Amino acid sequence: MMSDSERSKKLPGGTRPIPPGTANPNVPVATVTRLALYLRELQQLHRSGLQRIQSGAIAKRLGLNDSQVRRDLSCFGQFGQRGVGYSIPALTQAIQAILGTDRSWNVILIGAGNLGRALSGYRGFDQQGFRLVGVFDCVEDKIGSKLGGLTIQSLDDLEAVVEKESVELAILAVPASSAASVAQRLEIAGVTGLLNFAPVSVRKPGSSLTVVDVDLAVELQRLAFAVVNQKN
Amino acid sequence: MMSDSERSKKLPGGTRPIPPGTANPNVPVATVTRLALYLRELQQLHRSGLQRIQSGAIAKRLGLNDSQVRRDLSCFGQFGQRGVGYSIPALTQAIQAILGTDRSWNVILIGAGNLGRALSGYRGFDQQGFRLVGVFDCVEDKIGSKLGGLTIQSLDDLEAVVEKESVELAILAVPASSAASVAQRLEIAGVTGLLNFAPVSVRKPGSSLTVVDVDLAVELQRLAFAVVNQKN
DNA sequence: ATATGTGAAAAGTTTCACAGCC
DNA sequence: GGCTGTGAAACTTTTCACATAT
Repeated sequence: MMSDSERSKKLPGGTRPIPPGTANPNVPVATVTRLALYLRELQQLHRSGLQRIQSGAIAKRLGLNDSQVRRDLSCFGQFGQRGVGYSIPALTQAIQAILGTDRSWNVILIGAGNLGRALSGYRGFDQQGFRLVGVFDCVEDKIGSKLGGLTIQSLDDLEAVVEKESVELAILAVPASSAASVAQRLEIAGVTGLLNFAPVSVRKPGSSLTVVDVDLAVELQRLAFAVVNQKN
Repeated sequence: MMSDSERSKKLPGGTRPIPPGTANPNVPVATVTRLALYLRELQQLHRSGLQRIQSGAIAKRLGLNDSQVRRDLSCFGQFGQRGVGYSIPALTQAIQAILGTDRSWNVILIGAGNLGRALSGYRGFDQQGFRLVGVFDCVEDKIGSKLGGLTIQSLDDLEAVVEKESVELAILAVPASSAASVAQRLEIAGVTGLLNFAPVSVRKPGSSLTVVDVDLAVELQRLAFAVVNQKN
């Protein structure tokens, strides 16, 4: 691993990414979200045959400031060429490495209700390297039936599957009432990341489980506020 | 409407909310998201029979700082009693008024695919005052079939339904390729708010359409980054 | 004694503006 | 000329700390 002084030293020459995991510890949270959006735009640009892009063009597509795009990237290294711009394939690779999606992740889904079934079929996950390797529910009637290419399993089998498949991430789409207890089981089983769709906080003080929350009703409330207050 | 000086003047006495729409224009965006989370916690506390709560207790449940809770609320008025705390029913009402969810909103859904079907059945929307009054798709085979209590309609009928039902909000759950054109039609039809699940930016420079984006793959990427960088 | 509401300080984030390189 | 990378300034948000109220 690089020392801090080596990492921050200016070096002449071409693209110099900072190795993943050694990045500047002061990465704004908002930067990470934008990085994923940059990646999405880059992938779309690549599909339309483009090879090169400028910070200003990325910014414009997302309604951002051009220097914000450059600043976000500069947290992780130097990926562009002055006077030229960024290579779309190279920057795509670099952002995937930063986000940790330059490899595949094994993911399980807990909850085969309305939302769980939709999430199990969501193509966007697969496309970004997230492989669904198990679906669980605790309703007897659902267990054994198929969902996508997978058989819905009993929650009792959770720990065994997590170990066997080296599952690191879980998507939680269960009712609020059971979310906390399932989250605790996931943590004990060795899952390290949780995407929580249950409308309840499952964060615990000293927990090793990293949580990202998505509350669909909260998003609609944010929208209502923005509409009433004309924040657009 | 109140003048700025009247609004910021200190007044003695009890709970003094600032009327909705007249709030301090410098409300942090993050505050609005947290407000919706406070509301969620308050509703849960109310269900368990509690009548009163302190800023520190709300903060603890959500992993926040107590003074942040007070500061967030203070953008909109004075809702607590010193030495006592906040009345759960009164604060619930107040936050609903701030968010604009103290009345019901008519919402339509565009896209009856995997995700659209799940969203149409999501109980959390109804519970917060969002009424689904129409579902649209452009696939012939789906049109006419039932989804929840609604019949899937052709996109051709969009404008008529928006006008007839006074639809203000739309949920967009269509593929990236058609998102932009549908968003434009929604804006022209008179929809003012859009919850966008399509993995593409539908924001346009001078648009009157307020957009909130939810990209499920982006959320999973944020999680992967947080896990790799142990940000928990 | 206890908890809010809020000035002021601290911390964090965005934007400006320009040196440096293509 | 054009565009990146980045120090410094501007701005925003969070946290501290305490006067104020019950």
